[in-house]
Amino acid sequence: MAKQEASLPTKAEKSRNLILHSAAKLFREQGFSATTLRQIAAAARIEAGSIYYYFDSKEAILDEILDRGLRHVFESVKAAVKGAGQATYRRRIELAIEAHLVALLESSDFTSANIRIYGQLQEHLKKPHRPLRRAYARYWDKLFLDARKAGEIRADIEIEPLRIFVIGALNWTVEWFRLDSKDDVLKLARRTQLMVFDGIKK
Amino acid sequence: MAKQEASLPTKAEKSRNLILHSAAKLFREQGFSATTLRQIAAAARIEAGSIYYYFDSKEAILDEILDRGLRHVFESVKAAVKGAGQATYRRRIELAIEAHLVALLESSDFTSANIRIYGQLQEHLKKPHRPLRRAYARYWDKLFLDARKAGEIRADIEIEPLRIFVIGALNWTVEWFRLDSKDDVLKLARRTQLMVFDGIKK
Amino acid sequence: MAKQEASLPTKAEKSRNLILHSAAKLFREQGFSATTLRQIAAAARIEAGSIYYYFDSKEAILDEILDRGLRHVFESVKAAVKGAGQATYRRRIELAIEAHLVALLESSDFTSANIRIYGQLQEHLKKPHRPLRRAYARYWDKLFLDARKAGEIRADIEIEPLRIFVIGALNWTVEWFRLDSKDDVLKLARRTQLMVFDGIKK
Amino acid sequence: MAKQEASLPTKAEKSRNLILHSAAKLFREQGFSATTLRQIAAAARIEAGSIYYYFDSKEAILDEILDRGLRHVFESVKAAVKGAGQATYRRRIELAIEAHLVALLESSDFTSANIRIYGQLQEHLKKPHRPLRRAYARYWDKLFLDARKAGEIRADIEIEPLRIFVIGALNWTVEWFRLDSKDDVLKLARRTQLMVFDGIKK
DNA sequence: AATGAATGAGCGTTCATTCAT
DNA sequence: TATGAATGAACGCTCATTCAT
Repeated sequence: MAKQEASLPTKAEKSRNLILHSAAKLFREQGFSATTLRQIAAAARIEAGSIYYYFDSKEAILDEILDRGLRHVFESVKAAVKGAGQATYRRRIELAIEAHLVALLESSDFTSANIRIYGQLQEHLKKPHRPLRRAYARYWDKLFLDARKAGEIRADIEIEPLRIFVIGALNWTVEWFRLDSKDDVLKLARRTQLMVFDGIKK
Repeated sequence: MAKQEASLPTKAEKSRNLILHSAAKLFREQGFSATTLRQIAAAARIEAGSIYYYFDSKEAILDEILDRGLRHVFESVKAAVKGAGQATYRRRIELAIEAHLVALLESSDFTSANIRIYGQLQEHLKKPHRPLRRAYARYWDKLFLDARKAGEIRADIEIEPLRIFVIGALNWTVEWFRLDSKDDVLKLARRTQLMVFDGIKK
Repeated sequence: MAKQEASLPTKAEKSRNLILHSAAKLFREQGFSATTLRQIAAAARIEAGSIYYYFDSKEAILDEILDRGLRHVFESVKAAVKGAGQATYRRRIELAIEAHLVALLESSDFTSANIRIYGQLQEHLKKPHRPLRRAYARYWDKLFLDARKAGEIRADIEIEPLRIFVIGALNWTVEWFRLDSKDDVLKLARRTQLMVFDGIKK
Repeated sequence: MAKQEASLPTKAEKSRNLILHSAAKLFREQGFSATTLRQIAAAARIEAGSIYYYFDSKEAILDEILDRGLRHVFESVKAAVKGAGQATYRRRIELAIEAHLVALLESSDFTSANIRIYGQLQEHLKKPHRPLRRAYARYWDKLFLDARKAGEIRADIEIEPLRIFVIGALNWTVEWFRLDSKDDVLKLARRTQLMVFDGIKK
């Protein structure tokens, strides 16, 4: 069976992952250019030179983090929506919101690092990740579009600004949210779903 | 007349301001630590060493930018709300949203730089600006609190998460918005006001 | 045997020492602030950046040089006096003079750098070395005091000015003396002992 | 009369002198290269740029300080010796010692700056002052030589090391002496004369 | 007679990167 | 698999110097 083919992580794989996680955490906290390879190495309890055994450059680490981060939210959201089956579109979008927030605030730092630092990177660092970013945006757009067709969301605002509004509100949480328990994130998700759909008015 | 008494900016004041504006733009685009003094100097068409005639350090430039940026939104928002007189609270908050967005996306880069880079700065760089940040947050909280007391906004979500949701949605625009005309910002503001108050549902 | 247990200096130790010796020579010749790290690096045949693999800062290099320099004279003088056993005090002081001069003018540049540059350093650079300097001064004072108690040196001049006179005459040699052979230093020592004890009068 | 021909110092002359005195003090305390023109300017209560109205360069200031400093001791010593008339050579040398010490420790900082920093200057800065330095050395040598011919000082030590010993002991005082009153310098001079001639032995 | 504004070379230092071991 | 030693380009910053006013 498939399961049996996934071998246990070797020591090398563990080191590689440790470097990635350490780097993601530091990138998220300090940004890409303020983080030094020596800080990453220290966090991963190796020497700076050793990083080059696993990665070609600092940018290669970034690349992998950005990729994993985005892939992770994307897959979480897709899985959540898929799990909703034929629920209402509102329900599906609510689940997408929850999944996006959970990916952003729980799991590893890959996603939050991505959200936080992407905007300030140099062109050539962003470029390879644009296709996936666009695909993720289009995925949400489709969700909203279907909901609108079904008459579940307002038609007087175009899809794009609508999506930006929603995702923006979600992403900004990364600037202030400090993880305490799973409940917190779910509670946050619940409140956010409410505000997104019904607004703040009474 | 009063106007005539405001002296013209001296050459030195112009240079100082040019440095600040150049720096704010670069900080906003690239972040603080990725921006070099030589880049700032080039943008201000002077030599890197000359910056030190006006500022003690790179951090001193940052300090002034952060301060001016936040002060600018804060004053804009206060003025807008004050100008609303005894309007409904919804109207007052709508004006605050518009003022915040205009300050963020138009005028100089001071505000947008502030919003964008603050989160990743080292503790000692954030510290001096915390009091003003808190005051701004409390200002919004008061707005929301009054609106709730007047029965204009929902009571099932606490004020703080509510404020974070709204300001988050506003601030995130800085990540993608590219200025074209004043109309754009005002249009954006109008849509945002709608979604914030009434939500995205039909 | 013990000798065999002293491990050979590693490559790193050699580099470190080479940097220290190069720096000491340059500090002695040009002073601390006139000496650049690039000069030190060139003298040690490495790149300027490499110095930071071994030292935290230019001041850290200075610290170690000052410390080694003073420690070296102090130990030389103590050893010389100890070696004199129960000789007369005049003899002991004569040996101390010789040891001080030899340490200053032969061996490495650590001692001479110390003597030459200490006076012009900023307070915070002098501070850590003051205790040892005081201890060295007190060591000489004791020597003179004992000699006076034994009736071997004049009692009409206080100990401190007396010590300053003697050490001053010794230290000043560093301003003009150029090493040729061991004989020179010993000859110089002999003459100095004579002048110190008997004066220049016939 | 001659007196009337010496006009009062103009404002410019005063400024020039103030710069020189400020610089000499700082050079003496910190060394030449550690002293900045801005420090000198601040001490003279002018702007750094203004120094160039009076001097061509930092080196030009140094040059004048070195020259004035040495000239000052030299003339003081000559005057003192001349004033002794046909006294014994011991007396003449004693007066020279006193004059040298007074010039070094009282009056301005020109002489002490000279003594303290000369040794660490670059070749091209020392060069112009070498002739006068040599002349001063020869003046002392003549004093000692005459004294020896008259049988007043020992013949078993050559003149040069003897002069270096004496001048060294005098010059070193600049490293530790802090001026309080004229008495102090004269008291110091008297003790030094004693030690130089009769030595420290009982 | 003096300054305010600016320069540019060079400083101490950092850091991603290399490579022999 | 990992490191210790070293590099070199570039960083933030300083400073003697210039020059129009």
